[in-house]
Amino acid sequence: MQKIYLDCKNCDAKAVSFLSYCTDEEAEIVSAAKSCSHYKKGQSIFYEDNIPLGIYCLSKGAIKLTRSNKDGKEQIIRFAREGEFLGYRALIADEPLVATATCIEDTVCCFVPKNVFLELLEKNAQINKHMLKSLCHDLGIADERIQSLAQKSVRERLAETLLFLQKTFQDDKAQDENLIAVTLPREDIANIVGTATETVIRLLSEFKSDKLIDMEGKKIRILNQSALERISHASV
Amino acid sequence: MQKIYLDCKNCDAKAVSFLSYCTDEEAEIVSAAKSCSHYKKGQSIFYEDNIPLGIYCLSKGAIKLTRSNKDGKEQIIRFAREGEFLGYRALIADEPLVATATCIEDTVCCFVPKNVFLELLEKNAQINKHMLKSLCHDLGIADERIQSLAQKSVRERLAETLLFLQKTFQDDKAQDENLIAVTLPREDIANIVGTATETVIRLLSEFKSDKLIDMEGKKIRILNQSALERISHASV
DNA sequence: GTTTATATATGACTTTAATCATACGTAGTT
DNA sequence: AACTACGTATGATTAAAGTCATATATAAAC
Repeated sequence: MQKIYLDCKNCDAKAVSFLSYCTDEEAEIVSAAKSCSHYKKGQSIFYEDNIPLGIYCLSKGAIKLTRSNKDGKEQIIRFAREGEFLGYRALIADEPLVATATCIEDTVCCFVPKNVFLELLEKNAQINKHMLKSLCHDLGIADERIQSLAQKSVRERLAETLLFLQKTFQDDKAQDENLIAVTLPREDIANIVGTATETVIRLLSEFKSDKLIDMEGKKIRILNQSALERISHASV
Repeated sequence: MQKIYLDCKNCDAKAVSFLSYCTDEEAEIVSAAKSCSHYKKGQSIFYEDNIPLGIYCLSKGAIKLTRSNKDGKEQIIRFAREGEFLGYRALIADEPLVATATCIEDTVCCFVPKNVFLELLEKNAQINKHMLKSLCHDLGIADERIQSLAQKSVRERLAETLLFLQKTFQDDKAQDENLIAVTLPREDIANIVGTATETVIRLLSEFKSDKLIDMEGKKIRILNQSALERISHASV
């Protein structure tokens, strides 16, 4: 974890984050207060059950948010990419963190202390509004996820997950939008779907035999999107 | 669904809702704009996929929020009781409703039109703050729910659900805090847990044989709370 | 009170997915 | 190249939970 310098006003992540609602002065304040770090793939930015000390802004890379059970098996709750913020849920709710943030790629991430963020939230109505809306959206997503886990089969959820990963990690630069741009080990895919690693491997083999997907090295290519959508929505 | 009159300033639900952050004038405005209705057990207040026209305040009763799959099997996403609000998530996110609200008891519920609520949210910083915090809390709950559905067994989730129902429908007046104050059909319990009705019936029989619970008419009594907690947290 | 419908209960059976075991492939190390 | 570690793959077996069938209890309707 190596400290680097980044300027919020010129940060690439600004365009998609709440920083876009900041005045120049506000961005300056955040910039001065923040500290920026480089994390390697596999390193964690924060851990569940800890008290949040501030929020984290991903200026580059991608992370998974996970919760672990007693055997150490983890469940992936959601992902965050460039421009997204972490830790604000716990901070605003005034509760401990409910998830661990671990980098799935090399990541550059800025830490903004609690008081700076909360003051910004209080002073800037636009940011407040943006946060409120974004939280409402996320809660809707979580509700859909609850239904999916409760009512869909593993096969349906795996199809859903593949389509989700394709969409979420859509690479603007990439010419090939059918190739899932992120490389996750089978175990991580299992921890999204909520199943065993072997089951994922088996079902992916099936999907490949059925010409729904193809495996190219570590990457997965979607060959028949509409068929996957049909599987994903068979029951819900 | 019978129309009745209620005054927000003197409403019992005020103490626990965002109305407690209202000035008297604001409460007056809400009171004048709202329309209040009486719903019988089983009736629905709104339906998923519809566009929200305002928010709903439960001044009496209880509702379940559900999402249905293609076979009509419903998943209970959450409950709301006196003083709680419904529909604001979709309203703020500017999205269709993701769940259906159905009364599980006779209910009195007020409708507050969209513009009145949104204006209040904009004008009153305290209400805004309260909503923001409440949403963050709910999102944390949803995350825990996702892990539970993904990693716990049905048996573990049923134990968890019984404890949840006991806590959620804790009746202040009731002398007996071990009796689950709400009466839900086995099918509804199954739709919380995310399993089949028969499985719930079977497991409840087991719990009864094991002296963890007792069935008194339609109500369930918790006999051994710590044992249920142990079951509920066996893996997570 | 009798009929009808609905909820609860239990048994038999099937399906789905987890677990355990083992083999192979790939990448990094010495 | 041989060793090690880890991820992927596949088979065999077990366990968990779903489905189907049927019986009984409870509540609602006539």
